[in-house]
Amino acid sequence: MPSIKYIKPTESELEILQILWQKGTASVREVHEELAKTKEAGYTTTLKLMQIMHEKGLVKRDDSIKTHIYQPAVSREKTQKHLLSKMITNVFGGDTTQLVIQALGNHKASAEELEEIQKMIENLKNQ
Amino acid sequence: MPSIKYIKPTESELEILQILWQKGTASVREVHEELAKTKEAGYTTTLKLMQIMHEKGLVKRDDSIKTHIYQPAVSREKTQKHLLSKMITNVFGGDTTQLVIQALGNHKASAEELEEIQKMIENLKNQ
DNA sequence: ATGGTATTACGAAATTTATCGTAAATTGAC
DNA sequence: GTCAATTTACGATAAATTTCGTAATACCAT
Repeated sequence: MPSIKYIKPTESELEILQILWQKGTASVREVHEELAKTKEAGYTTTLKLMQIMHEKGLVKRDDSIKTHIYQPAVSREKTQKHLLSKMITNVFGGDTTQLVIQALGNHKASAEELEEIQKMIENLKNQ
Repeated sequence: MPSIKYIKPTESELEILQILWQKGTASVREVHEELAKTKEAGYTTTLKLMQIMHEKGLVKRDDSIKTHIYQPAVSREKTQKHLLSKMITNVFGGDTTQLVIQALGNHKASAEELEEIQKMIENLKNQ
């Protein structure tokens, strides 16, 4: 049974994963252009990051063609879950409710979103 | 107008802030003993971290006496707010609702906590 | 085929974080 | 006052992250 060690993406890696989750697949250049919209960095920096992510197993790639095509190898949901629970422990001292309250407080949620959350809470209460 | 740059605490620094937020004030040794409950590290490591945090302005200290007394210089709430909004952007692509749903889903909240959140949502809806 | 362009590979440097050993300073007990 | 114990100061090291320059490689147009 291979013990699977969770690899925590760095912040730069998360930026890249974010793009890959959204696009599904992308070349280094595509990712780089997307990154460039909000960040200043050279092309080879993005390339190197993605190569390292490949070594770590955070992304897969098709390198049968010249322009390698990358895709995420970790799911968005599992990654979110890991990082969220880490934050709850580390920053909120384990108090999930506090996190939820802060999140709702700092955010102008639409009525629809609030309804959605309310439904979820109702479900939780009836268990 | 001095542009105030937000200093992002590292993970180790957050562990220490967590303790200081809870205790209010503490010596290095007190913090270290508390850390030792969940972590293995030397006393001077804790000391050094706290000294660096002081340089960064994350903590204040009274060094008029031999055993310096530290206290947080950044508020728990503001720090939580910063890190939370960073996570929402970085990990949840800006979707706060998704974060709330994930948080509630992964957590066995008590009925009281759920009520509290419900009240909060009701307040938000009536604005 | 060959030259130009885009891409990847590689390695190195700079930065940040975490760790700890040792020296210096301070305090309290005697 | 002196000594022992505790604490802080300082510097060094190691590891992880980020960055980029240069070289090698592959592809395409001609």
